[in-house]
Amino acid sequence: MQLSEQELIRRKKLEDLRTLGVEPYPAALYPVNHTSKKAKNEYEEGKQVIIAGRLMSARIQGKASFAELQDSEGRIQVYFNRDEICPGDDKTKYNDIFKKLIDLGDFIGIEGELFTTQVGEKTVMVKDFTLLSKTLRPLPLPKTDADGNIHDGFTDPELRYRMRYVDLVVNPQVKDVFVKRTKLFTAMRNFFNDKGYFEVETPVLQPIPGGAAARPFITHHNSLDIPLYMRIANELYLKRLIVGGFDGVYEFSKNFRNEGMDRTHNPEFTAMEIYVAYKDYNWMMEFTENLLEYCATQVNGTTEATFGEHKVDFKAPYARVTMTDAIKQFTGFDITGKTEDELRAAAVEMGIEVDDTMGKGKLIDEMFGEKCEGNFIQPTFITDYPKDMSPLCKAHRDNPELTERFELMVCGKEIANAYSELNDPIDQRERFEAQLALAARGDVEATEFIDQDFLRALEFGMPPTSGLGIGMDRLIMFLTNNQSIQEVLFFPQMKPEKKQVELNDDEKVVFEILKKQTPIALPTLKEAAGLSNKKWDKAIKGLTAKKVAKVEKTGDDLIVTAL
RNA sequence: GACUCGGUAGCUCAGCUGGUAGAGCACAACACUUUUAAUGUUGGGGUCCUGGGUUCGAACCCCAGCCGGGUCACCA
Repeated sequence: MQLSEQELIRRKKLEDLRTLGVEPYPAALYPVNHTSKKAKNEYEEGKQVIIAGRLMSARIQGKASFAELQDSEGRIQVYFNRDEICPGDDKTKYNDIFKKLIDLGDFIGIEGELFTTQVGEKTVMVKDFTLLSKTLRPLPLPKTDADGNIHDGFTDPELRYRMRYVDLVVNPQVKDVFVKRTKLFTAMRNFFNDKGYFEVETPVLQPIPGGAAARPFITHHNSLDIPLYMRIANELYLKRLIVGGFDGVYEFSKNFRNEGMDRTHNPEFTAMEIYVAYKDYNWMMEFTENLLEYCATQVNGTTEATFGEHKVDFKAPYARVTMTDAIKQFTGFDITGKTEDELRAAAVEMGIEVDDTMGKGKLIDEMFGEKCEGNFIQPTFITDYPKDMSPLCKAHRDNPELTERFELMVCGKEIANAYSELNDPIDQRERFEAQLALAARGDVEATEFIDQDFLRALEFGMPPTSGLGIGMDRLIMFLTNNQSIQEVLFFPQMKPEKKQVELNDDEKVVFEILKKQTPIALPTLKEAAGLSNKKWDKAIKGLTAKKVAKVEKTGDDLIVTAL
């Protein structure tokens, strides 16, 4: 491994510390009794405190130094005075250990007493300090000046996401986002638990991926020798639990979808789904607006939130607009009672791309998505979706073409989706079959599996139920004013970092040829390389061992492929 | 997937018309006992993303690739 100059220096300091009898990674606990925040909030002149954290800045002025210690709750200034730390003749601990061998980023423990400096900063006068863990890599060190400007920020998104641990250390505002994320989950959980609803867990590995239309990840179970799918939704399992007699069940569900990645889509994401028996979607709308008002207040202390250029207010109640009215409002077209052909013609007139795989529901959905969706900035319930795009939703009590469904739109984006759940098992079977027909017609979004066990469960009877799903990542984006999902996930999915592989000279020769033409027949490659038999054999075996090339037998031919 | 912008020191970035690779922070050395983006002096540090090509000469121009950002498409 190639080490930078600074890394070599820090490794050398490890040795020097051990020579002086200082263990850089001590085993014993350190008896911390204050955090930086507690020391400042419960400040008393002369109070003895024991704190620990990373040393994040140092202003050395000869025999005295000011430094900043950062712990989980922030930073506090610490004052190192040579004669306080080294009351006797031996000044090694200050002169050598502190000034030379401790680096920015190191974890140290400090015993000292509180005082206030001449410039009014609450500070810990260090009486003794202990190295708790040495850091071998230099941290990026953003600095904030008197005007609040950040210099030398650690801002490159790639580095920040790949090394989130560093991001969290040096960018306090990043930590705040994740604190809020956890507050949101806690708030939602409390809201549900207070009402007596029951948090459950359902399978992530599913034999049939149901409850949504999305491409799943496929895996394989060895001893059962069957394919299993990572869940794309947990809806069908939660409804089975309503069949089983729970009045209300919810789950924070990590879902996995094998689709494109961008700033609003990560392959794994978190949804919250809740199902409540004996309710309908009207009840659920009221429940949802109360829930979000509560959550926004718990997270931000206010119902108002800023998202980009928009100010939104999560205070209940929210506007309710039917999909028909929304389309009428923004396009002037009334979808009521129209045939598929009439809808298609209207869509074309609106400048929407259509094709023959689109059914009525899809056409209406496109009209809404293209012309209406973006206009709903304040939280708005869009209700009564077309039947053939909602296969798990009960038909509307007043209009059999529609369903009792709503989505909650905020800043033109969907953050929640809810139904009066379909509990007629015969209707449900027909809807699944209609989806199969759509899939056969070429609609890649239509569900192509029928979950027979779910239908069997419904045949045992499910009470009237309303269900709600909330995209937790989207919601926290709104509550923390982040435009990108990567900012609200600790570890967003990234392409793996390419590891540098060391090749010897013969291997390089072969690999260069292989890169220009891959795959290539093995004899051709061997001839082109011009190596002796022995060298050739070593080189090609070296390349396959380092997993930069592979050799495959196709019939009688050996084929070499660069990886 | 398309378009577009970027990849230079540990971090943030500059680098002119193709002509010996730069700054600030960080690091090392010295000075400095109430500073706070501490300060002053001195010094070290580079696979200019990778591989080809053009050229007397490439961080810079051309081609291919890798990684990332943004926009769009896709994604109930």
